Amino acid sequence: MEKGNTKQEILDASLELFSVQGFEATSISQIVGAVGIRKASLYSHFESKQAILDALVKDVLEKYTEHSIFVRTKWEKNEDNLPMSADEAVKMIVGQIRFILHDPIISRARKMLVIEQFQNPELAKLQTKQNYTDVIRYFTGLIQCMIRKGILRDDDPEIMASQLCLPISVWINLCDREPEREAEAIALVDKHIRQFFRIYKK
Amino acid sequence: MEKGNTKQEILDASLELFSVQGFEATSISQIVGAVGIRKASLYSHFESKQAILDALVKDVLEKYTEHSIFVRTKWEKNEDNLPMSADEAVKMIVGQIRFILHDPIISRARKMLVIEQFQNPELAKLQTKQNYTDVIRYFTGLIQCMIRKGILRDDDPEIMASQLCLPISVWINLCDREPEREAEAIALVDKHIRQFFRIYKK
DNA sequence: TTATAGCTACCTATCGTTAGGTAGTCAACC
DNA sequence: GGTTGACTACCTAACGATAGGTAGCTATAA
Repeated sequence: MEKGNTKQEILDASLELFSVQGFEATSISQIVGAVGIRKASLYSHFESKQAILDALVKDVLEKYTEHSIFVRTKWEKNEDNLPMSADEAVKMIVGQIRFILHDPIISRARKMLVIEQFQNPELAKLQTKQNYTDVIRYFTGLIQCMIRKGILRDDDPEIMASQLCLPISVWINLCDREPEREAEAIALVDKHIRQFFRIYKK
Repeated sequence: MEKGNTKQEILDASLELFSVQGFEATSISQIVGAVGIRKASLYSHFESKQAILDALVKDVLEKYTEHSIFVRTKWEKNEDNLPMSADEAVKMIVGQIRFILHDPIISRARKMLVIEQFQNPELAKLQTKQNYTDVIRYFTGLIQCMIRKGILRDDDPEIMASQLCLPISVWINLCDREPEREAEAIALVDKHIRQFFRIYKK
């Protein structure tokens, strides 16, 4: 008898399948096939297919609120490692992009939210919060700090944050869809951030 | 016996269901239930479920190449109705956004591509072309014209097009996911375009 | 007359789920 | 120390429901 890792294996396999096919289109048979157990054994760990999704959402949510820099960092109280130049901003943002593109849990969770956003209202809200609201709020705070320090010119910081982040969101989605275009997307991100700093320079 | 509109009704109902649930998660029973015929009758019009998707893709593709301004318009040869001010650009873009948000076929096709992009390579390519490549190409041409006319300052036109369009793509997706936020999204688009013209003004 | 578009009835395969059973683990009790 | 019972993780087998799809009939329009 194995230890308590079967439950986690079920969650991992489910997230991998849900992130490509979606929840409804994925069958219990596919999940147990990936894990290497029989169908009935899955029900020792989860009482239903829905319970797997619920557990996944809970896990992802916990991991997100624990580790996401977009939730943790408050620039107002932590101005020490504020990026001061385009170079520093590129380095910071590209590093973050590479991480969230390749972290298996984060990237699969992101794709699953994309697939389920029109079907599941709960996941729609989560999608908006994680991949829009929290990111915009984070960069709005960062930009406000940079305006206050005289690095950027004074303009609507929320619009500036949108202009900085949202193109990057689209390029991340492009990489999720066509991973072979990552280098091209990163190059666009680089040029975009430098141009952003150039035009908003004080 | 009805005329030749049952086939179209099947396509319409299928697109409506596929655009929320996805292709695999939608059953033939749901489709024929929406149309009001029996399951076997559907097979008088389409030889399989896959054939419905294929016909939809073909139809959507034809409608798109026929009607999309992003395919038709070439600014180099048609500079007469080039937007000359932020006001004109806002009017043109917001009008276009409202149209593609509410046209039932366009909006459902767009959502279906979002749902199927990680599962179906053919639809992934279509998604990139229709909602990224063609739009960027169109606005790159428009911006090049405006630079040439001295309306905008000289900078990388593709990055400028990305900075103008891609935030709007994200707001359109937000409206698809949470339609009640359309007014808020349109207000952001308005502020964004005006700020874009302000910072890139010559 | 013939093609078309609908129907009823049915096919096999798979769906999510459950019943019931079998080993192995662990702590409590005699 | 050995027995007992609760518990866990897995199993085979089966459940009713539904999946996509087909055979073959009927009614109507051309």
